[in-house]
Amino acid sequence: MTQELGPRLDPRAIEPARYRAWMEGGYFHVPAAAVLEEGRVPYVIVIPPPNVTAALHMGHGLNDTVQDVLIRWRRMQGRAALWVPGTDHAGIATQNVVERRLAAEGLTRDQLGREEFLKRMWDFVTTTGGTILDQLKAIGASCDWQRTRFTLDEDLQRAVREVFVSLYEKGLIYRGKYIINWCPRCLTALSNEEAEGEETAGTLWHLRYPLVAEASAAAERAAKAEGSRVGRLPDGRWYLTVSTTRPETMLGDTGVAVHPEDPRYRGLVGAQVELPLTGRAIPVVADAAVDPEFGSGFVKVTPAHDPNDFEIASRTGLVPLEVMTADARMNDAVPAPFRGLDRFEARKRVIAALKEQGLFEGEQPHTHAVPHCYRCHTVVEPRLSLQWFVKMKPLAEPALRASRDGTVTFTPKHWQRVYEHWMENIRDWCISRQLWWGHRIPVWYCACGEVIVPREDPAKCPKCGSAELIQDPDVLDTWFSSQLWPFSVFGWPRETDDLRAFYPGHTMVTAPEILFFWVARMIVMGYEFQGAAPFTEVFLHGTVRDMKGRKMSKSLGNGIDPLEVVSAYGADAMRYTIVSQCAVGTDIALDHENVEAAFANGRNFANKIWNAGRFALMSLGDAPVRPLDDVAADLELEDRWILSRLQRATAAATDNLGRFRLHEYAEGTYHFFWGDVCDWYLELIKSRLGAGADAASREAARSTLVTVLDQAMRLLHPVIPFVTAELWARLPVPTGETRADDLIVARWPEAEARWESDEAERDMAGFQELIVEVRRLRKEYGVPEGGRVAVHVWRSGTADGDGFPALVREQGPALEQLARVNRIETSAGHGVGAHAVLKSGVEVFVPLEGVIDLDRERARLREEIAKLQGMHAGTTKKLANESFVARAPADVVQKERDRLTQLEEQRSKLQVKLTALEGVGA
RNA sequence: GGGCGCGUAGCUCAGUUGGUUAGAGCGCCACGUUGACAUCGUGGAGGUCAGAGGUUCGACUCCUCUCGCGCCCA
Repeated sequence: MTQELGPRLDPRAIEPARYRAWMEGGYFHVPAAAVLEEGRVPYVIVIPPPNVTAALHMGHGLNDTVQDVLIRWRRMQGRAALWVPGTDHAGIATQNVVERRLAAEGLTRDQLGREEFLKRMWDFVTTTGGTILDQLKAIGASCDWQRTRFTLDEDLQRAVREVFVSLYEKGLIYRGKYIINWCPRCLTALSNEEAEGEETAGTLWHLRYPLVAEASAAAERAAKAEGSRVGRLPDGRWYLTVSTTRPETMLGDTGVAVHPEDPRYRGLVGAQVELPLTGRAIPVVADAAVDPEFGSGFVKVTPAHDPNDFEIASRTGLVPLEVMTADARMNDAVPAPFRGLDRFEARKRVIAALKEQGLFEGEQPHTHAVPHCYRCHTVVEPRLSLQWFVKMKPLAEPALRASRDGTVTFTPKHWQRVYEHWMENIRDWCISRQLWWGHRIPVWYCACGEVIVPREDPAKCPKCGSAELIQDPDVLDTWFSSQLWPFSVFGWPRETDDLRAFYPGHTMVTAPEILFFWVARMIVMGYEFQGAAPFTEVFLHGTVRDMKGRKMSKSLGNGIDPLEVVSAYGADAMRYTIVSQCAVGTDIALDHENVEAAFANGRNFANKIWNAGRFALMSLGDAPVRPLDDVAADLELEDRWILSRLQRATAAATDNLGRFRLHEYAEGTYHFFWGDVCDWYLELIKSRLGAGADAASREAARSTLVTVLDQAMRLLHPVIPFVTAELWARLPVPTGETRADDLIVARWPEAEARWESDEAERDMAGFQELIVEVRRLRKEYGVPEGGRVAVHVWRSGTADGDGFPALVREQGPALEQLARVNRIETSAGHGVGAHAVLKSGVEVFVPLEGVIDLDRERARLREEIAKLQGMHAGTTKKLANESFVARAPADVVQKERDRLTQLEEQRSKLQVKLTALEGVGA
């Protein structure tokens, strides 16, 4: 059976089959009864749903691998571990894709009509959508596929309807005409979160607005004030100066504002200004929101095209004037020469026209944040528009409290403050979108003026009985449905068993970018509709970047396709590589130009596991293996050592996983397996596994090996699921023991104190140091790899006697094998050779007559002594410091004292060796 | 403007509450095919922990400032 295992791991030969077996075994599925009837403790993660039409990229690779690690770990711990998969409909993004396809056919959505267009949308989504979920299977994601959800599923539509109606009934959803973020390309409103500010090198233009003749006296007085920006034009008219980054909006100005306390301009309040180019006169108003320090202290007010100006206007009674169309062209409210111009073209023309009229004062470079549409990157235009909003302030209160009182925690911790800041300054949320793809707003309007917001579609107006009802044409923000995901996936608003079993969930794993879009709102809605947060731990991982620190993206062409990585190196390799870089709060850098190198670490490790397993299986053979307890009396040093190391590795892995320290979990298990198990333990027991070895010793080694591999496979399984499961399935079961059908449901190990041994670890450390020292001396003098040397190991001048040399005699065969030694003497060695002293004071001598270069050996010893002397001096100085001895903790002081003794012994013994050599002729 | 974070080996990054001879992976150098693994083994080189002050018996770790870089919110 073991002959089938090749010397190289071939992931394609094992991964798909293993995944299929897991699916068929039903290991991913968790019924509500597991919790409600069997009483198992649930552990629930809902996937942050990717866009239904998305293709898997490295960001998903990271996000979903992390979730799978956590789910697999909790499943092994015996929890009813449920990971709910699914997709969202991604309103703007998906509609954009389909519209582009229509455009290729020369069609627009308006030409098709709403019904036909939606049919096309569904065709597209059902044929191409959801492939990302199949791609997740390739990376080993153990989602409960029977629970796959889509935000437009009927159940989820019901949840959206219930939430909308309920919030409306509570007065928390309202319709109003306000300034919103508008994308002139997508032709829809956006929420504040969807309008992403981007630092832009723009220009600040200074414009002169003439004052009417009646205001001359006030203007003259204002002009004399300290720091005034009122002046006189060559034609005798007085003017004031305003500054703006968007000159084209001046065509929609309906006022100029100053601070009410501004001593320069107080006298001008109420005066009329001749708005250039328009022939309109607008008033100077006073508003406290004006910053007198900024620019001239005069602010042009364009209420219909700027949120701050809208606020000023609503306080001062200025009337908004819309001057742009939905696609950001100047409308008919502006003078003829500007009509129909795109906003950026209009900007140029306005500046030119003002220059012509001598009303242009100047310009300066000005860097400021310009909002862009998060989907198409068009510059967002603030627009006065009738939209639906959610009143967030009252809803946010429990969500804020949950963070403050620690009910919901954030990892890394600093996101807690970001979250709280957002909650404290929360603003109303614009939820209507001028799209067709999504949850249609459940509001009907009747000619009689009645507004109907029902739970079931209405047939006629409840007020006047008319059947001529018109449904609001808009749809809801996609995030409006996504925020319900943690309970809508379980059938709410129906009171289902799933909901009782699996809400609230536990961990939300996502990227910080959508903390507000999503995570925060889910917590808000969890409290509002379930009375509890949807999860208690928020783990925010980093972003996948290339070697230049750029985010991976399709447009930059710097992405890595996770599926290509999987097919070339295996899912195990990809997962390990990612997780081992997943330190808390750090981004992940992968080289897209050298994918092989980027994933070499994971690939090599998976292969290492494979080969270690292969060797173990071959060595163990088919003979029965005795339980560890049966061979306890026969355990040798390395057995006791590796068992002790295993306990520590187990405790560390559990601890690190629980604290989302995935990088340390991955590296810790890696070093345990590759370092302790492969480099040392397997090498140490090779001779004991052979036919010629003592039977008791062999059985002890066999039992230990099986135990260690069994548990190591368990510890590694969450991050490297495939190769571990494959080997584990073939591992012998000790006589009389039983085990799970598959590693995926094998019990997560717990550290057992009875196998921990400080003594074994200390002895092994000394023995390892000896082996490394001998190897180093061999290398130093170029002893060929195959050449054997003799070695003297002894200890003199201390009371401990010959404890260590005795250990060396016991471990003779191992020392001979690992350091290529053919003769071990536990007496002092003299003469021509290489010398060393271990930390413990044990002396080592390798006779190398004829090979050794005595000058080199003396130089080496002097160097070594100098190094020890340096450390010795440092420690001496520390201990000579009275403050240190008096104030440092006793154990720290004692440690330094011990260290001093040890350094002194090492140093003096080396000195003796050097002195002896100095007497020998070169 | 407000808030947050980063700068540690050639590269990418760890370093938990201040006490290690500062670590890993990749890369580099040398030797090596001893029947698990060359996707490997053995040994090695490589860091004044951005800079300057300060707190402390003791600072990569805490505080202040400077320089360089990034993110979020206005």
